[in-house]
Amino acid sequence: MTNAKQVQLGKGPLADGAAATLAPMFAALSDPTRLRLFDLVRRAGRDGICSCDLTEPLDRSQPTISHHLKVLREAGLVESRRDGTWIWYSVAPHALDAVAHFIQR
Amino acid sequence: MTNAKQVQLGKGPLADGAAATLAPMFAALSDPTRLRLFDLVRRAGRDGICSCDLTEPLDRSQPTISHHLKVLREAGLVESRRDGTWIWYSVAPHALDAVAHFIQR
DNA sequence: TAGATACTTTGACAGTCATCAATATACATC
DNA sequence: GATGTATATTGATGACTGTCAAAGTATCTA
Repeated sequence: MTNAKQVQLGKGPLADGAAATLAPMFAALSDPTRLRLFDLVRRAGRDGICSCDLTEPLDRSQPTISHHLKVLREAGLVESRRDGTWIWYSVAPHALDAVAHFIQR
Repeated sequence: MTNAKQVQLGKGPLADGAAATLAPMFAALSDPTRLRLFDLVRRAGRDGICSCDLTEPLDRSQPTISHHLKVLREAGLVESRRDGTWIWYSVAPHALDAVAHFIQR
């Protein structure tokens, strides 16, 4: 399941709805810690990376990392999959498509 | 003059400094009103658009638009140039380069 | 210099956010 | 079931944000 939303980027001015969908994606990347977090997940490729390996390099408490991962997940940027006690995070397919499209439009 | 900062995107994990520079750019685009504002400015092309033509389509007070334009300017995304009583806004050259680079990295 | 127009700044307010400690939940192993 | 480890949630706190009305600044014109 993905939270990614369809964004209609036509030729006219950015519509209210499209802006309302795009803005949270930018917001998800608007915090330095979360940006580095997303980068770490993305670097991990298809397999993803265990949440347990994300706390230390970012120098934040475990609840804070958990919170940021939730924000990224709800923005549709990352996915999670449980493996026993661990949870693996990976980049959601087409995660940044809408953002990239807006930027290059 | 431009507030755009140099962002070093090497092969390693996103550095602290790069994240600190990128995040405000994403933050500048993280509000729906500001996103539409930026879009309107971008559509205006080289000539730019008068601030006075931005208040009405966004349905916000004039001080609010002024505030958002300041945020976009300080993020290095738009530039302003005075022409008598009017002020014209246009997209800063290479405004989104760092963001685009990050997204496609 | 007086008035008008375009824009910015200030001050206030309600809402959101990043962060952590403490607590809770989920899973594995014994 | 009890214990240990991994992750999530809760609650609190200080900081920041979007918004507007009111007041201030800048520029033009008469």
